Amino acid sequence: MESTNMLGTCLDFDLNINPIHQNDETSERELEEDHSVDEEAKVSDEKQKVLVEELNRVSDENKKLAGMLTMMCEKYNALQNLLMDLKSKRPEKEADVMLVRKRKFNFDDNNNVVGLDQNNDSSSSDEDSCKMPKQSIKKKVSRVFVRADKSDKTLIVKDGYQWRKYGQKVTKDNPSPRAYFKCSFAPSCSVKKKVQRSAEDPSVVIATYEGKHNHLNPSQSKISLVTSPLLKTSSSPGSVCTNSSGSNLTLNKIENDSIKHVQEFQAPPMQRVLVERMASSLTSDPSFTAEIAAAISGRILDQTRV
DNA sequence: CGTCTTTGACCTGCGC
DNA sequence: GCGCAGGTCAAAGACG
Repeated sequence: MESTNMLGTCLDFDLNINPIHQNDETSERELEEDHSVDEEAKVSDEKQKVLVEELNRVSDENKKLAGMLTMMCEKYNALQNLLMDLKSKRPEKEADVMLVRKRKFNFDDNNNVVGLDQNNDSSSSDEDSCKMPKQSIKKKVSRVFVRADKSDKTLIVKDGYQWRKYGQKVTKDNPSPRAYFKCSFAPSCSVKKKVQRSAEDPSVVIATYEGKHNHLNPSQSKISLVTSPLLKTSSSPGSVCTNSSGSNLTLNKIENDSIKHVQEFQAPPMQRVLVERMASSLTSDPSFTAEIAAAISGRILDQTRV
C-alpha cells in the first residue's frame, strides 16, 4: 500500500499487529485513513515540538551569550580599574622608561647610528633586529585574513601602512608564494608583514604582522577624524586609539566601521556603553583582534567549504 | 632619476 | 656535518 509506505516504520508496525481483519476492505480503508490522518498530525506535532525545542535551545544560548558578554564587560572594567590603579601607583617609573626610550629613539632617528639600542624592544631599527639574536626578539605576531580575488596575484593587503617588499619565497606547505614586506613609512619601524594566500582557500590572503609600529599610521588622521566622536568617549589611556601604535589597521578599520554601524542602530545608552567598551577592548589588543579575525575567517572558510 | 618590485643568491636555524 | 626550509639581501629592471 502506498499510504503505509509513506508513513514509515511506525505505521507498518501498527498495520501488521492486527491481521484478523485483512479481508474486510472497508474497515481496512477506514483504518488506513484514520491512521494516515493521525500520523500526519503526529508528524506535524513532532515537527512543531522539534522547532519549539530548537527555539528554546537558541534562546537559551542567546541568554548564555548575553551573560558571557556582561561578564566580559565586568571583567574588563575590573581589569581597567586595576590597570589605572597600577599606573597611578607607578607614574615616575614609567615616565623614566618613556624618557629613556624617547632619548634613544631621537638619537637613532637623527644620527642614524646603529647598535646603540640593541636592548630596546620591537621599536628598534631594522639593522638592530638583523644583528640581534632572533631568540631574544619577542615580537607581537598577529594574523589577518583578507578575502581577495583569486585572479589577483598581487599579494597586497591594503592596511593603511606603507610597505616595501623585500622578498618573495615559495614555501613547502603552500604552492602560492609568500611575500615579505617591511614598514617603509618610518626608517626606525621594524614591523614586518608576511602575505600569503591560504593553501586551503586561494581566495583568502593571510597577512602575518610581526612587531609593533612606532609611528602614526599614514591614514590614521583620516580615520580618527571619522571615528573620533565615538572613540573619544570610549578610548582609555593606553588604548590603540590614543597611542596609535596598533599593528593592524585593517582590523581597526573594520572595527571602527562596524562600531559606527552598530552605534547608528543602537540608541539605548547601556548598549551604547557596552559597544564602546567592547570596541575599546578590541582595539586595544591587536592579538585579540587577530584571534577574532582568525576565528571569523575560519568560520567563513568552513561554511564556504560545505 | 628616484622609488619600488622582482628574483637569484646567501644566511641561519633546525632536524637528522 | 649535511641538507632542507624559511628568511633576508641586494643587484637589476620596471615604472612614473
